[in-house]
Amino acid sequence: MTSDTANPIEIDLFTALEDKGLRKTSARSAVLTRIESANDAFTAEQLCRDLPEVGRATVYRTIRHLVDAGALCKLPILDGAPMYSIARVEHHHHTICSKCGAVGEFRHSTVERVMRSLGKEIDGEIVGHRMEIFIICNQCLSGANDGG
Amino acid sequence: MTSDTANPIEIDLFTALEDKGLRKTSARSAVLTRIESANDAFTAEQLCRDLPEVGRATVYRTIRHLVDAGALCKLPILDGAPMYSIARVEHHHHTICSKCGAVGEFRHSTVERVMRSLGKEIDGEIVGHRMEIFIICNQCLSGANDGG
DNA sequence: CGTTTTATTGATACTTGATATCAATTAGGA
DNA sequence: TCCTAATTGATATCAAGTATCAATAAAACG
Repeated sequence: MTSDTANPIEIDLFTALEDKGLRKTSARSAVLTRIESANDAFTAEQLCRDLPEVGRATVYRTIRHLVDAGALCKLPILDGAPMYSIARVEHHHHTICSKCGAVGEFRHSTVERVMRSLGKEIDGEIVGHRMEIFIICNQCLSGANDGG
Repeated sequence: MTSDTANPIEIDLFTALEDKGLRKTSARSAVLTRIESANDAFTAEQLCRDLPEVGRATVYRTIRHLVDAGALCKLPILDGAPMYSIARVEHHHHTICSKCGAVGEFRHSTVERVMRSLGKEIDGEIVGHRMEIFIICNQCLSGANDGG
């Protein structure tokens, strides 16, 4: 929430693009800066609205690059647009508040263990998994969102 | 796979609509029949293509009714259109072949147990979860799909 | 620093998935 | 059969996202 420490994630996003041999432009910098400043997950359209000076196509392209580089997670959770969140943890899962839409991350070793034990029951070779936990977040539980 | 037994699922789909007070029309019957005959998951557009005699709007409406009634699962797995599969098991998860897109179902009690144990770690109240396992299905492993 | 090359941008048009509209039709009860 | 309300589906519209391509800007080179 506070911004009194240098954030290593910023470097990660820029590095992710550099590693792909992409140029550092002002449009991309604007997108990356906005992504960092979002502590919540966001949609592509949200970024477009927040960054009217950056073209829609560029916003979508930059997001695609970052997902491609593994720096962003794409969460196809809603009926409409998918959400994106910075991939802070190597392998993780997401919590999604059913009321306010806030997205969180967590790791749990048992989930990975379950995956391995499932191997026997499943008709093929497991190459990945995804899990989303739907919650009512503490903020919403405490009534912070009752006006909605 | 074979069709030598009466299929109780057919009744479920029709009953699902009846329970919502919806009329039995020929358009809806066509959609339900097509859904039953699909042993794989399908997209709305696939149904539209398979049923040119039924209007697009009706296909989408019928799918929405069935999802709403819990008779279909909506799987927002792909970049494009979500897929739907008949909900045969009360609570379950899905396997998705990364190569051919085939969707399967499974239940695993450990997954549910993990959910309960996660309650302590998670910043809110768990109200649901979803899990998808990405596989290469046996058919694809055996090379049945190499032409793609 | 200026020139050159090449990636990038972004307005626009388009594609796709899905919903709203609404006159014509049809189901199903009286 | 008739009546009424639900349903249909052609069409328009919306929303998310991509392709196009002339203009622009980054960075490599001298």
